[in-house]
Amino acid sequence: MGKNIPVPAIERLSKIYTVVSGLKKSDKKRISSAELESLTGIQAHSIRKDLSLLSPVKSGKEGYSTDSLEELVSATFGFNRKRRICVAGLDMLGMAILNNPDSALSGFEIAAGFDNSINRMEMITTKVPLYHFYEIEETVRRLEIEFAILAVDAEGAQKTADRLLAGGIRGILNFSPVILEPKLNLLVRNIYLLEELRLLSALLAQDPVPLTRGQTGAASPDKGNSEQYK
Amino acid sequence: MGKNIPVPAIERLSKIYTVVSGLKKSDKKRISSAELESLTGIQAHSIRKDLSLLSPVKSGKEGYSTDSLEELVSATFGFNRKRRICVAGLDMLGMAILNNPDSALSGFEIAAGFDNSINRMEMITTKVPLYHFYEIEETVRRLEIEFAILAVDAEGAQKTADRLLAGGIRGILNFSPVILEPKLNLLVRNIYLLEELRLLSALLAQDPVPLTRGQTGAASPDKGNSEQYK
DNA sequence: TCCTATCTGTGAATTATTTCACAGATAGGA
DNA sequence: TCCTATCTGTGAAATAATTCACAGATAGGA
Ligand SMILES: NC(=O)c1ccc[n+]([C@@H]2O[C@H](COP(=O)([O-])OP(=O)(O)OC[C@H]3O[C@@H](n4cnc5c(N)ncnc54)[C@H](O)[C@@H]3O)[C@@H](O)[C@H]2O)c1
Ligand SMILES: NC(=O)c1ccc[n+]([C@@H]2O[C@H](COP(=O)([O-])OP(=O)(O)OC[C@H]3O[C@@H](n4cnc5c(N)ncnc54)[C@H](O)[C@@H]3O)[C@@H](O)[C@H]2O)c1
Repeated sequence: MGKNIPVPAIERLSKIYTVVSGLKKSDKKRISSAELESLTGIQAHSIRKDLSLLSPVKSGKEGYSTDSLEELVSATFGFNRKRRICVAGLDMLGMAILNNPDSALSGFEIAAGFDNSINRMEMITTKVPLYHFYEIEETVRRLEIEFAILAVDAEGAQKTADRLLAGGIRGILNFSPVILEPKLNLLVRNIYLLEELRLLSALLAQDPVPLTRGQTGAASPDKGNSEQYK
Repeated sequence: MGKNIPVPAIERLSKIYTVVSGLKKSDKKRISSAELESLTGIQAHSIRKDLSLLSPVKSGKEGYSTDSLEELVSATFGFNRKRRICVAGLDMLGMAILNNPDSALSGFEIAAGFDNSINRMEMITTKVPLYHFYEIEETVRRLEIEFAILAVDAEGAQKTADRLLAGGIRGILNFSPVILEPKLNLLVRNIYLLEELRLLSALLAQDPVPLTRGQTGAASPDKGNSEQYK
């Protein structure tokens, strides 16, 4: 179980999990690697290989059991346990995320929102409890919040990340256009809108356009070489 | 020039470009691969290797010239040409993006917004011209819009993508939680919030937590095997 | 001008990931 | 029960990406 699964495989397996758990609502009891390929775009080859890195799923002539497949990935990666998250920065982007219907984040619970503008917070109506920037550390610790969605402006990003980490946060989804200092014990995935657009440009400039290759997950595990952790 | 650069290298080079062009405002004229490493988290090794895939930059004992480095990447990937983009779906997320200051998207111009709710559009004040869903195809073609940011709800995602493509769009940044059908001549990068959170969970479940490895870019080039393009 | 310290550029070696191909397992029918 | 068609599971092979290590280039000082 604790075997080391390559990051690209983790990304694919998460996507497979998403698709399979979406499928479960329908009556589908079994699914083959070929069907999964057409739903996810991941090659059947890779799907079987990836699953073989986990403990065995219940399979047979008619493919995998959707139940046991979901259960297996879920257990391996801890998707069954509900995790508390928070949103830092409550301007338009942060509010859009805060107002997401719960169902859109199934498995996660938005337990707090943070901003440094009292005015702004007073104008907001939401059922998520809101706190000031100064209360980040204490609140994250008290509510045992594990992940943060960072949607503050560029100037505030690093110091907000520092506070979150001081409170014991384990991972950050960083929407701000800032490269956060790498820290030991902190996972960062960056969602850089401008970078994504540039990437589209760059891929378009390739010849041939590389449609046929590539990962499956999403943003970027933050790179860091062991020397520079602070 | 038209040599084929691996996708992970493209992702790194785009990030390097972002950092270097941010730097240029300051007086820095030259930068070494080691300095770039500490700014980007990408190892100096890789930076030099990646740059060696492009035509030569002006370098010397004191590292790369920031000007020629920026110029080189920019020319290779077409970052110098301004591209028109659009936003489809103007609820909270779409509006957050529409209201982004221009500077935040330098190199891109938001030339249109689309929604299928007339009511919603009448309430919006913005300098970006807005159009109805029905006008997508014609407008994309007329304004020569190259990329779209897709922020419609799940039900509308595929049909909106189809309209955009019919208008000749080249790439989509997909924020909706839907796996779009792969199409030839269409680049898709997905930004799946829930997936990202799951990935954080999954990475945390690894032992050791894989901080030291990983790409640099951001979201996911959509996988597709050549058979299934429609 | 020559020497030296610094930093790049890049083949070669290493490591990681994907793809292949086929043996084995299963379900369903004869 | 046995046979067959289907689909998984997984080592081995192929491919891709990263890291290494060092030759060569440059700037600045003696
Ligand atoms: N809000 C978030 O935090 C968040 C984060 C990540 C992703 N997303 C996804 O982004 C999308 C947008 O989310 P949202 O929070 O802005 O709210 P939403 O999903 O309610 O917004 C949908 C908007 O798209 C419009 N729309 C629907 N069908 C359309 C069509 N065919 N053509 C044009 N417009 C159409 C609707 O009128 C509405 O304005 C959703 O798919 C959501 O799942 C949201
Ligand atoms: N709007 C977009 O389309 C978009 C897309 C991708 C990324 N981003 C990035 O996401 C971030 C949020 O963007 P936005 O459009 O919501 O507007 P914004 O950048 O104006 O919002 C910043 C919010 O963070 C708050 N803030 C600032 N410093 C803080 C601190 N130290 N602690 C807590 N809160 C703090 C501010 O009060 C404000 O509410 C920005 O970094 C932006 O670049 C925006």
